[in-house]
Amino acid sequence: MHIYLSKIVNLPTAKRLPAYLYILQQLKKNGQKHVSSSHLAGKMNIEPILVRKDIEAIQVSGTPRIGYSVENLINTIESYFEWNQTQHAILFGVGELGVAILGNQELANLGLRIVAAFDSDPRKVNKFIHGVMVFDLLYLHEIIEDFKVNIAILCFPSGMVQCLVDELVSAGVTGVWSFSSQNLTIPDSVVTQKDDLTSGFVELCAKLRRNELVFRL
Amino acid sequence: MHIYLSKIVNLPTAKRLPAYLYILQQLKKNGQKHVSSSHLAGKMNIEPILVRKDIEAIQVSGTPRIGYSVENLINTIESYFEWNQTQHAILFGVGELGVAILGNQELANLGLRIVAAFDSDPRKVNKFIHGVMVFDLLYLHEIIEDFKVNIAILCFPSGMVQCLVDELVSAGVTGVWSFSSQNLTIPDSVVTQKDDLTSGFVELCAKLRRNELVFRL
DNA sequence: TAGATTGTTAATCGATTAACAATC
DNA sequence: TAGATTGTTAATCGATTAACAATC
Repeated sequence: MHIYLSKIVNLPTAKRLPAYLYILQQLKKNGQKHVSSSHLAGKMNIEPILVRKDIEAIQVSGTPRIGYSVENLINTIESYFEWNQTQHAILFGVGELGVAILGNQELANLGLRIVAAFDSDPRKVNKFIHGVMVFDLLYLHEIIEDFKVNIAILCFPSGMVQCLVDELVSAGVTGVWSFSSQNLTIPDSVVTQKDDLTSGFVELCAKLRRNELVFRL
Repeated sequence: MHIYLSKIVNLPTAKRLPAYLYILQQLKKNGQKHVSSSHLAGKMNIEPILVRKDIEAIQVSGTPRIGYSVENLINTIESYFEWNQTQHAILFGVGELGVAILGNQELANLGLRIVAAFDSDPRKVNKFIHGVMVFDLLYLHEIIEDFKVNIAILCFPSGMVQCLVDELVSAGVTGVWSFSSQNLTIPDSVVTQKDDLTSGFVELCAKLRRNELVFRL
């Protein structure tokens, strides 16, 4: 399918799209053909105008009095994220967190295929974990090429993260999803997503502190 | 120690504070007494004026030509997050992800103490995992009271999340850190931080898509 | 037609950045 | 004094919200 999106969707909008998708898929199950911006807004606790703006951004248009086509929205959002094709990823660090990610079904449902894992611990190498083979780093380049891997998932706490990332970038990986708390330097052409546990906790603490102060007033 | 912060720090600023803290702690190790906004900005790849605004927000003042007191900044940031006192938390769902969090040393270093875990699987109950006892849900209220727990960490994929959250809120928990992809409804007085794996992956995909479009121009 | 809903254009808001005066 | 750095005040920028005209 060829849906051509010339417009660049801003990040806050892009992050709301999956939430819309989830609601839309439920509506589709219930046989609903159309949906209004106010319905979506109600479900998401945001303003209808924001929904309309988001939908405008992905260049879907609706019909006054009737709303937007559920089918059309679903297809456009799915193709925006390229979730109609599977994404090949490799994972580094088969510790407890790495194993949890390898076994996560929801990620698989979104089209993420982890084609190989790597670990420096020889006791872990050459075994299957959640159906994924653990390799020695020696085979890195070979596997990236063979499987056309574009996403790397980093699940080891710290250490040589930057060296590995440089290697990955030179091998052609376009997205790095890091669970390490270390800061990474990467070229603009490569994308990172940092989801380490400490920054999540830090954000929680920040919100707690803010709330305390707000409610003290 | 009594550092009184009347000002409410905005979230983007609050999220940068730990990164400053990390740099400041390294400076302190090296015996540096003062630091300039431009030094911190350089390390973090942001503008010096933003650093000065952030420091203004936590109400630390500096000295022209000399900079800010490293010691003073460290103390103020640590006390802002209340990291000088430990935070008591309980964890729900001792699956692979839950175990990974129970064993995470970095979280412990930030003062997070997981005082108990809960799981509905009777085979997991009454065992220690990473030094933390797994309880049946029956003991929920008792443990929250006894340990003065204010943070709950949710590590099970989905299901009865909302019911549990309602229970936790009524028991007096003030922060919910959720790794479930389910949306939660909570009162304004309680804070949530949602760090489920799918939303991280979604954000990565969104950035990948944006980057593709930007570099295609 | 009437009325609900989209879609456009302008206003607002919060965060960042800029300019420059104050200060050691 | 001269110059580097803070701190204040204003400008900009991006995202959200508001107002209302267009449309089915």
